[in-house]
Amino acid sequence: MSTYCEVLFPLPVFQTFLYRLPPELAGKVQVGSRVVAPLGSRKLTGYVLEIKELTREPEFKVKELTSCSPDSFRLPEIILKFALELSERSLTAPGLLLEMAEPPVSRGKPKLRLTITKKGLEELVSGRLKGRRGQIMSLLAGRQLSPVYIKRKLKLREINSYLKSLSQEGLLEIREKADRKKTFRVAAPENCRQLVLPVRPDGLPGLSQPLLERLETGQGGTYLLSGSLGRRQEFLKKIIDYSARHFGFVLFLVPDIQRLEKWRSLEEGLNSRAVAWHSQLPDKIRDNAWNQAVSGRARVIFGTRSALFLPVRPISLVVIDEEHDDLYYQADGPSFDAREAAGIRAGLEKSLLVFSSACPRVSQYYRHRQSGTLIELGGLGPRPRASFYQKDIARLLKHELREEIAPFLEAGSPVFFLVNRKGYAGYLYCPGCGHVVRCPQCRIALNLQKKDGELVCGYCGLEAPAPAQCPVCGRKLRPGRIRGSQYLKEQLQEAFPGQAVEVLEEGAGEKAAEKSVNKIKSGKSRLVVGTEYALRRLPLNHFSFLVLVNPENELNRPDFRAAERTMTLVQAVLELARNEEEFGVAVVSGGPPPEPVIQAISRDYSGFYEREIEYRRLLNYPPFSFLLEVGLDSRSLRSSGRFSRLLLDRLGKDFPSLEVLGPKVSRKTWRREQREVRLMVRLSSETEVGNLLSWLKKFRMEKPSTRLRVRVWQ
DNA sequence: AGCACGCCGACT
DNA sequence: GTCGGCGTGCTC
Repeated sequence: MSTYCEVLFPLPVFQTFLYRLPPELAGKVQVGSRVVAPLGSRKLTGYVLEIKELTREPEFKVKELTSCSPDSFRLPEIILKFALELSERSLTAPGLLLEMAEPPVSRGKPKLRLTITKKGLEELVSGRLKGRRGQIMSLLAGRQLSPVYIKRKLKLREINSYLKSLSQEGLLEIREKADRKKTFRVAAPENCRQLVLPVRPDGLPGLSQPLLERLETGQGGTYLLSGSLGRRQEFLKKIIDYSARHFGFVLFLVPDIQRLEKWRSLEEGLNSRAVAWHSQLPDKIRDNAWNQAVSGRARVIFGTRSALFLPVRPISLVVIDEEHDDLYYQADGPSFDAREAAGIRAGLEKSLLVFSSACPRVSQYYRHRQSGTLIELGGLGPRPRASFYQKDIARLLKHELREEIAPFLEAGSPVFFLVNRKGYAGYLYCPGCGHVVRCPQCRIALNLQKKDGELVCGYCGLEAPAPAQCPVCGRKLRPGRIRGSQYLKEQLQEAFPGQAVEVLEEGAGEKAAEKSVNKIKSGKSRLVVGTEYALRRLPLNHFSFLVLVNPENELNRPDFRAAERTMTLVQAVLELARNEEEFGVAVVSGGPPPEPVIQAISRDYSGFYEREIEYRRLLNYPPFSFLLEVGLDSRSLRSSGRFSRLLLDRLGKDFPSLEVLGPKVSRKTWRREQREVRLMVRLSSETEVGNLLSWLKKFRMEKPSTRLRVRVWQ
């Protein structure tokens, strides 16, 4: 009889690996310990999930654990549970999720440096090294390089096999770049619950009494807070202070790093100490934040989704601000919905979970209204003066709109234009026969880039020079009607000569964006054109006049949330307006202005909600059903296709009455050149969702080379 | 993920 | 004939 442990590695697999625990590690290794173990030909760091005695050696050969992390770092069991539960829900490998819980000192892989040896140099000069091996060695002649550099330079898919053989032959030396030693705290004390009789904050609405009770008794529970940013800030400040002082840590989540800015004033106004936590903190600040939080000196953590993995305990309150924001779901990396993850962590901790938004998701609003856990704070801000136009933007800028905007510019007030299309014009078309230049692969119209006259496919990224003549009838092609950001910029420069026009959209690069934002903040540029991306970067309460250019485009998307997305988009634009004074909004649309736009402008959330919930009910969309989105990709598109056929086949057998939409091949939203096979399934209950998820997990475990991405709409 | 292994075309 | 690029399967 000997002792074994199950170890979870940061690999995209769902299994654990069994190791024998050598006697010298017996006292040191516990559940949650960071350990090093041999796997294949490598040595990997993982976490111990379970320690057990076995009377009989298993059928497969079992290796021994190599070592235990010298700092004896351990993850609390609740974090292990959290990662495992989240993995069940998101079908993301639990080891990859656990990697997000790594303490700062162990983050990242060791940096490697390559040096050519004397022997290697001789071989290189002799000309016996050919092909990739030769290319690698000549790059290394006379300097030290990192493997990543060479990989990029030579555009290799894989470099380690070359390096391995070269170093085995003694032609190359691989050294680890030394990392400086850091100190950090490893154990989280649970010293937050105070015995002093807590005194409730005053000035909270009567509706919040049950919420306070649940907080005080540690029962947990979920609430939805709706209302203006100001009212929410005021409410949350009191709750956070109360909670952090008496009941434990507070996690305050925002959808992306930019949003933290918005809450800085609250952070500073708190009586409890707060720290920021996200994946892009500089090393020093990260170390400090970790120490502050884990020691309990800072009890409030403002952060992005990675903060959900901090090993602080107990957590009394989790706040999800801007809960409607789609950025809470990240398909990139270990994919999961941070709102769902927060639900799991809060459930395990029995902490209070508060969703907060000026414009909540329809499903969320519906559920909380039903269960009486909706707290409406109101105060939805001033209604702007709105003008609606059904004309071409270019013509409007010569007349009506020009006259509306000019006084603001003269007074030095900035004006914002929302467009939801990058580039110059949507497409190229033939005025004679109506032919539209489309992508040969995706069959959608190609996007015309003005600056180099190139056509780009917004779906697959294909680039092609713009043809001058129509391939069908030979006439000269013309740019199509949909107006993009660059087109608008030109029109604005024509309409307001001498005014600087700033375009803020994705893809310009971080430095360029920052430069633009600074010019806008300082008041140098007063005409701003931006896409949805701009809304995350622009200063709030800054603009006096807002123009929505063709907001109906958003509504025409093939998505059951199109109206909700339109509503939140317009809502986000309104937040850019200066609150204290009367401001103006102009809506430019092709047809009559879309209803969700009008409702957003008139701050009529409930009107919007009533309509939308009826539509969802009629068409059996969430919250009346569950939609499960499954993304499938493999090492090649061909094998993805094969797997998707197999998946559909088996789904049909095991769930004969399942309603499946798709599959279709679509581009990944985060990497345009990559694609995945995607399908949607409609389900009627939480149980069905659970069943299908575990079925999918079994499928995935049988086919380890497939990757499944799952998203639940509810 | 990352590594080994095995298959297939290109080039000494 | 063998080198190396690429697809597939496995790791306690």
